[in-house]
Order: sequence, then structure tokens, then C-alpha cells
Amino acid sequence: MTIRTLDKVYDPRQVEERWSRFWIEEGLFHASPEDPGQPYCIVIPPPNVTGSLHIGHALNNSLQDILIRWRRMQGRNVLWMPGTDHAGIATQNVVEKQLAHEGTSREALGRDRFLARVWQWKAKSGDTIIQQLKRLGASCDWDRTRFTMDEGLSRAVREVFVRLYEEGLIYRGERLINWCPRCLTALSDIEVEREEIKGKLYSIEYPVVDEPSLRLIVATTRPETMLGDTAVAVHPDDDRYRHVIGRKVRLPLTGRTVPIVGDSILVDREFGTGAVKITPAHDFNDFDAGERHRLPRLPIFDYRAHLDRKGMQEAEVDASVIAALAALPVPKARSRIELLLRDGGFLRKVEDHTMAVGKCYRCKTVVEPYLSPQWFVKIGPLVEPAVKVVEEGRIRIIPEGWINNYLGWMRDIKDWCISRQIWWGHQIPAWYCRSCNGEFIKGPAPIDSSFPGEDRPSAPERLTILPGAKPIVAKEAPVRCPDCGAHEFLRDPDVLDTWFSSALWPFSTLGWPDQTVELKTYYPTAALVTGLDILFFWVARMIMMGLKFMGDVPFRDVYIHALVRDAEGQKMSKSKGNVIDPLGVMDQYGTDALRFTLASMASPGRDIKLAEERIEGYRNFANKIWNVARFVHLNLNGDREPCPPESRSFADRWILSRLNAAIRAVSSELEQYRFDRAASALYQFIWHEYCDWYLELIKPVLQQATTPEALRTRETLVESFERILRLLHPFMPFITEEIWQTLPHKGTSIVRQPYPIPSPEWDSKEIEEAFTLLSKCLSLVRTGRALLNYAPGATIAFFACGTTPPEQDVLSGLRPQLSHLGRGNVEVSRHDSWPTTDVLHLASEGITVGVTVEGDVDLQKALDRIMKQRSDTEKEANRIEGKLASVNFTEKAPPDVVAEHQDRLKTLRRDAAILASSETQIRAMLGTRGA
RNA sequence: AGGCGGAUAGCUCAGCCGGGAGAGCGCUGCCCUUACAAGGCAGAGGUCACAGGUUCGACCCCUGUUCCGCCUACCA
Repeated sequence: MTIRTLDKVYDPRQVEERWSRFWIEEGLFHASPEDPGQPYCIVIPPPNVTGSLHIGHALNNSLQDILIRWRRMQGRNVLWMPGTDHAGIATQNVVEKQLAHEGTSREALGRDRFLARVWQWKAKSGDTIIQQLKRLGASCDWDRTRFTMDEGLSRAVREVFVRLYEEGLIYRGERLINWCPRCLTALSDIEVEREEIKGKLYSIEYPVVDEPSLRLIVATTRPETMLGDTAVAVHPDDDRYRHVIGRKVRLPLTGRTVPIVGDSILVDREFGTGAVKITPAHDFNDFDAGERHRLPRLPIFDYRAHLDRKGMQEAEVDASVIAALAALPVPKARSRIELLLRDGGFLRKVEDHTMAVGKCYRCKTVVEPYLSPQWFVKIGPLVEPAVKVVEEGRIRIIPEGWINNYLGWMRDIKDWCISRQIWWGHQIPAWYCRSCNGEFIKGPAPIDSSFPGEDRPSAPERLTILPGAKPIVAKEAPVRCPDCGAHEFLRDPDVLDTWFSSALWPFSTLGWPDQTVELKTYYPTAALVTGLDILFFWVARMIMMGLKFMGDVPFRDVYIHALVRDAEGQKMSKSKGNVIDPLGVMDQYGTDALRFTLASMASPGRDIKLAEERIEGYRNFANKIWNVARFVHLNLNGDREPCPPESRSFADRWILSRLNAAIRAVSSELEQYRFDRAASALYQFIWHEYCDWYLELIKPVLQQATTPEALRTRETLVESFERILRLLHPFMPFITEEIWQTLPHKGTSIVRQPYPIPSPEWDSKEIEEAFTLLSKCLSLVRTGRALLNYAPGATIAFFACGTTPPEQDVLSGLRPQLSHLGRGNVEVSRHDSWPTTDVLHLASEGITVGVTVEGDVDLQKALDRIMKQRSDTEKEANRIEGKLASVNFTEKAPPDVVAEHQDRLKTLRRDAAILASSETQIRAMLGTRGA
């Protein structure tokens, strides 16, 4: 295959799939513990099986793949462990939607058939995202792909659960938890999203018993909960209320009276009226207050967050009120109860009020605090070590700014509610002996008919294990009850929070609880790459579990990258229609372009606003490289010969020195996870140094097919380009492989080639300085050319003058390059003064160039330009002169800084003088021409 | 309410240890020069959010203010 015959335009579509397949077929991503090299392992943040590759995945996995390919090329024993997450609630929702579409439901199917259905769905479409990751070029060891509900990982889950339970770190209890009335399951604290909404603040009057003229006014945003109030709290030091503490109030709309208690924690004297109603069954703070004052809990909502007839009866709500409210969902109940209170004369006032409500992170339904028996992880003992490893730097968090976020969150952490009332997931390994626990087991309940107005075909089958039941927690189902010898058991119907199994991911994927050689080799993993959104969901818990069960950190570095937003900075969401589909981008611009874009925008501490123009720019970059390859191919056939650095040409030595610099920059930026700066270094070097300068400089040389210089330059060209491909490969794997394969090479793939390291013998400060001089001169030449706008075919002569002798020597040596790139007959003079034939002199940075032209030139244009340039130069010179004149500056600034300013002033003054002389000459010529 | 981050060219963003304001895109002009017009060259464009302070010197360090974003939170 040769590139020469191919099109001028790089077509990623003809390239990517081929190499993707090749890499996998050749086993190039496969890792083995026996392989040489220091282990380097990253575990992938497992995408949901329901998922399809979105732009966030694309970013996350592009960055990981850059690290992985880079380290692999460095010769490390690299394992990128892939897999997917069963994503309990999300996946169950997907399949439930399908069922609803078919006119059935999970309840109708029953648990076993429903689960079979989910597995079936997973088998069919569960590897969609894996295929998409492969398309992205992700160089995971795909043979090792894991799933959080694999047998092995499930074993790890049971092992961890049982051990934590036996240590008393997992317990079951009836607590107030966040409950999603749509998903009908508990949620952990962090699965609840807060949202500010405009609500109302209702002030309600509670008459004091035996003194009806005295009424306590309580303020609430949720009047419907007042039916479940079991106390009213005031601040114990509040003079307004001190005397009523210990008395009672009559609860409106009910037959109950409730005590007035003093509570300094709950009550803020400044807020509202200073009196607070307490509803322990429906509010987290009130729950705690209820504990403090030993108040009863009266739930008045059912699990659908509808007003519950039975609950209200137990709360002694007036029969007429029950009739009016039963089975109403919360918002309706709220407006209804407002009317009832108003009719009863209890409603003092209603004000606007903004408040925060919690919403289910999966379905955005408003969550309710709900009293129910759940499983919890006692998090306190696990937190301590997880805080310590970050504080001590055994785990680095990058960027460091997030460390405080992490530590702050860990300090406030509450026990983790791990049970979910869904079916898809790891069922909790707890069983209950039927005969011992008969009275504590309710259900499976018949379909509950007490909810008129149901919008679902049937209420779910619910097996309820009451808090008093005694579980048998074991890795396998028990056969005989240790207490009574009975053989009949009911398994706890709940499943574990998805994040429970994710927390074990760094070691469960490596084979734990078995002590595998993989585990020994690759744990602790090197780095974790993730977005901020799952720092707490996932990262913190992996650290806790890793320390607990492996006795070591799960990873050494945590790199937290930004969120991808659209060009307007909006969060991408399907509902807003502003989603950039990475697959579409890959189709249109190529995977390499997408990857490079994402890498180049991954600056720390700033969200990524992805604009399509940027991707287009990097698509062009890929094309640029493609065309370099075509150029290199033109020079592949000639003889080439190896040669030491000092025998190479100026351009060759310069580019090799610059290549060293680029290699150093890319490597050091990658060490620091500065993907953006690494990408920028590559772009800058390849496009603006290698292409714009080096390739242009060597063209005249290469035209002489057989000279020794041409042979050596050819050698340098091919050699340097091959190195560039390797340098770029982690960022743009496809195009680099495609081209690399067409160059002379050893080995099957660039994937396993060594990553370039700098060769100190190429470093040359002198050459780089000479190049700087050349580029300054050329820049002046080109500027002059552009502003003179001389006729095509006109000859033009350049004289360099006023530079120091060594610089003149350098310039004389570079005369061929100056002529070629300046597109004119360049002569470098050693004159100390300007030939009178000069049309104009240009000056910049102490370099001066005189230009003589033949043919028509736009003198007026040249004059305007030079006038402006002189004015700018003088302005700058005056500024520096003023600074130098300042006594403070010359006395207090470091001497080298002062000297630098003095040099600069001298240079500027000379530049200004030269420009002034040009100006005079042009004026004279204009005068002649005009006359 | 607290914490964190941001504010630099028309747009998106770099800017390291305080010392001459940068890139990409867009815009203007010239050029299809034998790798690339998805290209080359040359330009225009900036009160570095605002106000103080430290310093010989501030985009950079300190204080305060405004606006934007995010995270956390029990103010009913």
C-alpha cells in the first residue's frame, strides 16, 4: 500500500474500522501479568449497559486511552480493564418501558420472568456501548470485559456484604430515607438532586389547649404534612414561648393534641414565627427531633406519596378531612388542605417562598422522605482511612482543588442506604426463616385496592420484611434455620444500590475474592479518570472499599476532568436537543479529530464548551498530517543514508532539536495530566514548525536528487516523521497507524512501538538561535513583500545590514533558504550603511532589511504601513524610556532586568530611525512620481 | 446560607516562578509556490470584569465589589 496513489484528502472512514479490527485480532491490547515492564493499570468507569456513547464517555475514554497508549509505548505492562455496569434503576426503567409498550408490566410477569427478560435485553444490546468504545479506539483488553452482575463480581459483592454485616458495618433498620414515588424505591442521599422551586410559606395557627385565645403560629412549606405532626417546637431560650413549653396545642383538622417542646437544634428563633411543627415521619430534621423528644411517628402518606386513609385514621384525622384527602397525591392534597385550614380559620397567611426540593436522579420525580425498613452501611469506620490516604497524598487528586470537596463531603457523610426496592441488581444475601419470623413478614401482598384513581394497571407485588425480623446473612442460601431447624426461608426482596458493586470494581474485576496473579500484578491501579459528577457516588466508595478489603488504595491518581457542555455552555441533554453525538462527529470528522479536540480542551477547572468549528480545525490537522505523509512518500524512493547529527544540514539539525523539545513537552505535560497542553505542543510543533518551516526549508535541497546533502535530508525527513507519528499516536491512533504502516518499519503495529524519547545529541542551542534569526529576517522580507504588493515576476533584492558580524555570517550561510522562502533573489550584504538605491528599510527586533524592487509597487500602502509601524515603535520606546528614567526602577529592579530594558530601548530606537528613513525615501519617491 | 471555580481579541480558550498580552476559529488582503485551498503568507482586532492594596514593576499576589457556573446544606 502506498499513500502516493491515495487522495489528497484523508478519509477516516476508509481507515478506522480496519485498524480497529486489526488491533484486536492481533491481540495488541492484551495484557498479561507475565509481561515485562512495570504494571500500569486503569479500570474503566463502567458505562451503563443501557447506555449509548455520549460525548462525556468520548472525553473520558479518549483521555484514558491517551494515557494507556502512551504508557504501553513506554514499555509498561499495561492493562486497561473494561466492563459495563448493570445500572439497576436505569436499566429496570428501560425494560419496564418496553413492557408498558407491550401492554404488560413487571408485576404481571413476576420477578423471575422479569429478570430473565432484562438478561435477554442485556444480551442483545448490552454490548452496544462496548462496540462504540472500540470505535473510539479505546485500547482496552477486551478479552477481560466484565459486567457488574457477572458470576465473579456477584461473588465479590456477596463476600463484601457478608463480611461487612458480620463486622456490624451493615445493618438493617427502619429509618427515614429518600423515596422515589415513581421508581418505588429508596435512594441514597446522593441520588437525590436538589432543585430550587418557587413555593409558598403557610402560617398556620395551632390553638393552645385550655387557652383557646392563645394560638401558636407555625410556618411550613408543606401544610399537608401537618396531619402527621406529633409536636411543635420552640427555642428553649425564646422569651416569647418559654412559658408554653410543656403545654399542648390542639392540632387542627384532627382529634389530637401535641406537646410543645423546646428544641435549640431544630429551631431558629429568627426564622418565621419561631415555632416549628414536627412531623417525624415526613421530614429528616423532624425525624431527628422526634428521636430527641421520643415522639411517635405518624406516616400519613403511602409509598406512592398519596395521602393514606389508614395512616390518617391512625393519626386521628377528622373523618371529613380523610374523606376529602384520601388517595390524593401531594400537590393536590396541599391545595385541598389549604382550603380546609382556611375554612377552619387556622390559616394566618400565605407568602411566596423559594425552597429546595429533592428529585430522583433517574426520573426527576420529587422524592419524599419515607419511613421504611432498609439496609445501611455504617460509614463512619470506613471514612477515616479514606480521608487519611488523601490527606497524606497516598492518593493524589488532580486537579488538587477537588481535594477539599472530597474531604468536606467525607466529613459530613451519613450512613449509606444500600437497599433498593427494585428487582434488577444484586439481591441482598439475607434470608428469613419463615417460622421464626412469621409475624414480621408481610406479603407478598395482594394487589392493594385502597387507591382509587390508580394510574397504573396494578400496584406492585410487595413483600415487606418488618424491622424486627431476624435475617440470616450468608453467601449462599441457608438450608436449615439455626434457631428452629425449619427449612423454609424467604429471601430479602431488595437489591443493592448499583454503586455497591461499582465500589468493588478495581479489585472485583481483577478476580477478588480469589487471590489471582492479576490482582497481585495490577492492584493498586495507577490512575482513575472520571468526571466530577461521580466523585462521591463512586470514587469515594472505591477508596473506602479498596482500603477495607485490599488493605491498599485502589488507585494512586484520580484525574477529574470537566463536564462537556454545548457551545452555549448549556448542559447537554436530550430534552434541550443540544446533544452533540460523538458517533455523528466520528462519521463526519473522524475519530482522531474528535479525540484530539477533546484532549485539547481538557483544561483543568473549566467545563468544555464543545464547538463544532474546533473539531473541524483538528480534522484539518489530521489532513495536514496525511499530506505530510504524501510528501514524505515522494522522497522515500531515493537513497537514504544514516548519518551523525553534525553532518546534517541546518534545517535537519534544527528540526531534530525542536523534535527533542516537543518530545519533552508532550511527555512532561502527560505526566501532569495536562492533555490540553500536550495536544497544543503537538499541534504547534507539527503544523507550525515541522510543516510550515522544516518542510519548506528542505524543498530546495530535496530537488537535487542525488547530492549527499539531499540524501542526508531524506534520511532526516523520514526518520523525524516516523518519530512524530509515534509521538502523536496516543492522541490520534488511527491516522498514525495508517501512515506508519506505509513507512519502512519493523514490527506489526505502531501500538507496540517505543514512545519517542529525546536524543540529547540533537539538542543545539546555536542552531535554534540561528533559526530564530532566519525566521525574523524572513518575516520582514515577507511583510515587505505583502505590503509592497509588487507585480508578479518582478525581481527583488534583499540586503541585511546592521547586524553583528556573527549574525551576518549566519545569514550568509542561510542565503539559499532566505531566497527560497522569500521568493526572491536574496543577497546578504555586510554594508554598514544603506545603499542609496533602497526603496525602504524595514526593522524589527534589531534586525533590519532593505528592499529594492523593480516593477510597480503600491507606495502609498507601504507608506501607511511604515508610518504606523514607526509610531508604534516609538510609543513603545518612550514607555520603556520612562520606566528606565524612574529612579526606583533602576535602583531596585534586578540588574539583568534593567539591562534587558536598556537593550530593548536601544533596539527600538534604532528600528524607529530606520523606519523613519524609509518613510522619508518613500515620500520622496511619491513626490517624484506625482510630479 | 456556605464552599469552589470562572470573567483575557467578535467566538472558544491558553498564559508556568510577577518583568516585552498569545493560540484556534472567524474577519481583511495577497497567493491555486512542484504534500495539503481542509492550504500558504501578511494583517486588523485587547481598559486582561470593577475598585482598592502590596511591589521599582501586577493578567498574575492580597482585600473588597459585581456578574456567571458548579458543588454542598436542615433554615421550617
